[in-house]
This record gives sequence, structure tokens and C-alpha cells, in this order.
Amino acid sequence: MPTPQHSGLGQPLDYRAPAPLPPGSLVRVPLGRRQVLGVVWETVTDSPDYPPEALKPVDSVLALAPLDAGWRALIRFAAAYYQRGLGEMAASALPGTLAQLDETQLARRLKRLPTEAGVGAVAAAPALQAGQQAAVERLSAQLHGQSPAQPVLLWGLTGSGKTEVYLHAAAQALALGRQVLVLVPEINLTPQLQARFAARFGAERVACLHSGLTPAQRLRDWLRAHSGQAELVLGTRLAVLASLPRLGLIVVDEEHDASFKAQDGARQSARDLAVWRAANLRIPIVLGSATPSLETWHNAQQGRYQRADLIERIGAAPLPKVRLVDLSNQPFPKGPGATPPPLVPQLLQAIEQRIARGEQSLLLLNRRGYAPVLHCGQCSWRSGCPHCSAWRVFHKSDRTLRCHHCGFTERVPTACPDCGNQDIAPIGRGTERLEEQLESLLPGARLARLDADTTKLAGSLEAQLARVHAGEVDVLVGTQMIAKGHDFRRVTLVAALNPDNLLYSSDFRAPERLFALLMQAGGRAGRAGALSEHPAEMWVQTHQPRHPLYQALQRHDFAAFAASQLEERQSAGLPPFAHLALLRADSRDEEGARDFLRAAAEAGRAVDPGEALFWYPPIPHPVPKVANQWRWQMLVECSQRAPLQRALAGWVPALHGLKRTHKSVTRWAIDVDPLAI
DNA sequence: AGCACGCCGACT
DNA sequence: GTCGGCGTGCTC
Repeated sequence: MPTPQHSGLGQPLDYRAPAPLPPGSLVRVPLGRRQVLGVVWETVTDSPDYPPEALKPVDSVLALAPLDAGWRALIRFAAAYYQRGLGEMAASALPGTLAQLDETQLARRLKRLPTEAGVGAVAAAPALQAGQQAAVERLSAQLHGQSPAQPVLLWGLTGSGKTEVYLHAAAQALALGRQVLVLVPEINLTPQLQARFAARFGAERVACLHSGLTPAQRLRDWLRAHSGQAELVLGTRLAVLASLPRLGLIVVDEEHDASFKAQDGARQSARDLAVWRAANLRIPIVLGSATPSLETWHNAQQGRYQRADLIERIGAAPLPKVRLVDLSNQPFPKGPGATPPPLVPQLLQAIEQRIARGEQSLLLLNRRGYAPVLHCGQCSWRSGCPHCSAWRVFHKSDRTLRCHHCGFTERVPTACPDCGNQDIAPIGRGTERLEEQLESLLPGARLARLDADTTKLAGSLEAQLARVHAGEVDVLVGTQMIAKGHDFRRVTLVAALNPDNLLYSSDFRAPERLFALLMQAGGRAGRAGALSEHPAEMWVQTHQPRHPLYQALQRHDFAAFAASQLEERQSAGLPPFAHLALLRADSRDEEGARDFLRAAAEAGRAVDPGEALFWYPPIPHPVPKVANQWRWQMLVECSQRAPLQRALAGWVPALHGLKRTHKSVTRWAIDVDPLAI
């Protein structure tokens, strides 16, 4: 009955126990010559296909409450929906250390859990504004069973007080003796949220679950959630599978964020699993965003979700004025290797004005490093990666060429490796170069840079943010990480320097993501409201100022943007009007992955006799080679979810078989509801 | 996924 | 003669 943690084992294995064990019990069982952790899935009195005397006995039962029916149903659904093994899904939901502890070690850990001290005496809840009050009342009615449970989309701009709605709703769930699960897209966002929940409800009631914890911390907080001692569980996408025996409310903050979808292993969407979990338990779930995913927006429009709008920005800071700068009017510099200046003169002046007034500016450039590629003017050599179909990025600070796909790093050559020419030039601009150019464009200005390179050391993100908050920085340059969650009170100007490159991506979700990014970045400005008598501004440098996306952004009109996008999706037969799955394959040689996918397509049509599905031809991945692996993918589409699910389930065994005959294929995976295609 | 078994090259 | 390379296949 227990289900050990192996992807090759799709089905639970049978073991012998002296007496029936309740489903969900955690057990140690022998497997091969190892001992592994298992979950009792069901109890059967006779096993027809396996002789009872051949069954190995369950070794021992962990001294923990069994995982409840709600958790088991969630795991069963997730495994089936994302086409993964039951044991694999269960194992990914349990803390790894659990498998390694013996009875005495586990008992010691359980004893050391902080007990509910009942510290009480916590910060009082502030009064709510009308919109917040209305949202809380809807959730409250669902919590108290006065209205049927239905997801609530909390549509509110940055600074409109979404967190306060979460806190009030959580307080009501706690008062009913229920647990609350709060999901955020990134680890970076957990500390500030944890602080707010701890201040309101007491730190002893809050547990955190994310991949940044040490194994011991992760086990401790998982046990606190499982035992019910922690009533508030905050975390990233992996927290959606936590054991929460008294779960009564789920919050998904920034629900549109792509980080909720896992990009490896079982490619599950924590947001979608959270919605399923809430529906299965008939409990309320609130999805918060200023720029909801089109799926969620569509669900709200269809009446499947309720919508609660937060229109006012608390602190009365007006929305930033959006200025679209037409780059095609700018003179293009002549000469070899000439690059246009990073900022148009008007923008430069606006930043100088801010500096003079003691206000801050935020410059968004979605490209880290100094220059995306080096180029030899004599022989046209470029700094390609030998292991990937990608350029290596020039990082000036440590004089390296780095591949952002595989990590391959070398010292930058002093001369062209092909022809020996000494004159190799950087092409294009990243945040590092932008910072350098600003040093001469804005002499004396205090600059700072925030990207994956300047924040990789532990604590350096916090240190950089502290400098900004303390007013020690005039101009902050960064990649999209500056747009997320951080509250910059003194910022009155935000500029996106080159967002067009995100607009013309082959990915059909690119416009949706760009709109969310720009809206979110714009939200960083203007919270200073009271600080300055000048309205905050958001500048966008673009070659396409008439593009409907930028036009909608200028009016802060998400609804219009969503409507036009949904229309495009409908006519193109894309989600949410169709359901997609993507089969990906990696291979050691150039043809292997393609041949595997061709064979897979043939096997696929055999499990789709009614031709309910559309099988697209295999295509190379947008970056076909990474770390010497060739990547291909194949899209499968269906207007209905159920036939797609049935076909995928029938397809998986054939794919396992094809892997054996296609030797060069190293990996394959089905990505259900892929974010990018 | 582990961890076996199994069948071929360079070492004491 | 053996140590060990990773291909193949099984785990109740």
C-alpha cells in the first residue's frame, strides 16, 4: 500500500502489516536493499496480483498523525493532472529529512517544536476602506458558510491595501480555528510578509515554507503546519502541497506571477493547485493582483470567480503619469559600433530634476551584464558559447564572458580569438554598462544597481535596498527584480528603457507579462505622493508608442488591455480558450530529440483515435542547444481539458518505451498548461 | 530515483 | 588476472 518516491513507479506498492494502518500513515518500508519513506495509500485485505507471502513487511510507522484525506486527494489530483508518479508527487510534498530520521530523532524534533505560548498582545488591525471592507465581507461570508465557496479575484493596484484584506480575512479564519495558507511568488517577498503576519498575530502562529530554508528549518515548519501548531503558513509554490489539517483559507498574492509555475520536475502551477485545493475543501481562496493572469480574468468575467476591486490607492498617491517616448524620432548615431544613448535628452533632464529635488529615479533595463555580445569588427567573430546556441555576455566588472544559459565562464580575450584583431567591441547594453554610462551622463549622481549579479551574495539585496530607502541613492538601475514588491517611498520617476524587446518575443504570453511588469514598475513610483508636490512619472522609451499595449498602459487600463488580449487569444485558439500540453525532449545529438518527438507524435495519435487533439509538428526550442543538449518540443492542443488529460495519460507509457529505443534522448517531460511555447 | 548486475578497456 | 566505465532493468 505505501507509495515510495520513484518516478518510474507509477503505482503504489503492496506491503504487509500486522494490522490495518489508516490511510495517510507515514511508514518506513524496505525497497530493494534500501529503506525508504512511504505513505499508506489504501488498505487491501488481499492482493490478487501479488502473492501475500511474497510481500515484505512494513518496517515501522512514524509517530505522526496520518496525512489527511484532503492532502491525499490533492496529491492524487496533482500527480494525475501533471502526468507524474503518485510517489514522486507525494515525496516532493514532504520534507526530505523526514525520510532520514529514526524514531528517537523524530521524537526529539517533535519535542523541540515551539509550543503555543499565546503571546497575544499584537498590533491592532487598522480600519478598512470601503473596497477592502467589501472584499473581506465576501470572504467572511464564504468562511462562515453563508455563501458557497468560490474563488475571489482581488483586483487592486500596488498600494491599494491588498495585504490588509489578507490579514483581516486571515483573522476571521483563525477565529474559526482554521489554518491559513498564503502563497507568494518569490522567497524575497516572504520576510516582509512574515513580519506583517507576525506583528498582527504573533510569530509563534506563523510558519514559513520555501526552498531557501535549511533542511532542519523546513522540517520544523512542515511539522508545525502538519500538527496544526502553526495556523498561518506562508511560502512559495512548494508550500501549496503542505499538510494543513485545518485549512480554512488560501491566499495567492500576485497570482499572475510566472514563478508559481514550476519549471522543472512536475511542472505544476501552485496557483492552479491552490484553486483546486480550495474547491475540493469548499473553502475560500483569494487571488490578488493588479494585473491578473488572463486565465483568472476570464474566469472572473465568466462568473466562475467573484471579483473584488480595490480602486483607491491608500495614502492618496495618484497613479504615475505615463509618458511614451517615440525612439524612432531620435537621431541614430553614425559610425562603427555606435550605440544610441541609453536615455533620450528629455528623460535625462527629468532625472536631473528629480536629483535636484532630492527624489529618486528607477531605471528598468531587462538585461544584466555589460553588453550582451562582443564583436570583432574585422572578421565578424562574436562571443558565442561553445556549449549553447547563445551569445556569451560580457561582464566588465570581473572581465569575463559568461553564458547565461549554462554558466560557462572565461576571461574575456584581449584580442579576437579568430583573427587576433585587438579591436573587439561590446554590442548592445546591459545594466552594468548603463550604470557606467550614467556616471558620465549624470556626473555626481549617486548610482546603485540591482540585478542578479549585485545581489547574489546573501544579504546584499537587503543591504542595497536599505541604501535606497535611506536616501543614499539618487538613481537605481536594475532588471525586473526592482519591479517586485519593494516599496520605494522616495521614487518619483520610473523609466523602462527598452521594453520593446519583451514585446516581440515568440511567446504568446509576452504582452501579458510586459504589461504586468510595466504596471508593477510604475507602481513603485508615486507612493511618495505626500513627499513631493510633483506628480510621479513613468517613462517608456519605445519604437511603437501607438501599440495598443502602451496605449492601454498610458491610461492604466488593464481591463481594456485584457479584453484585446483575450480577443486575440480566442481567434488564435490559445488559452484560456484552448488547453495546451508541451512535450519537451533533450538529446545529446542534433536529431535525437526531433526523432523522439516524431515517434511520440505517432504514438500520440494512436491514443487519440477520435482525433480530439491537435498535434503540432515538433519544433526546436527557441534556444535549441544548452549545455550541449539539443532541445525540441511539440505542442498538443485541445478545446476541452478532459480529452487532453485522457490522451496524455495514455501517452505516458508509450513515451517511457520510446525513451529506451531513442538512446541519445537524455530527458523528456510533459508540461501541462505550459507558460511559454 | 537508487542500486544492482553485466560486459568490455587500462592498471598492479 | 582485477578495478571500474556506465548501459539496462527492477524495486511489493
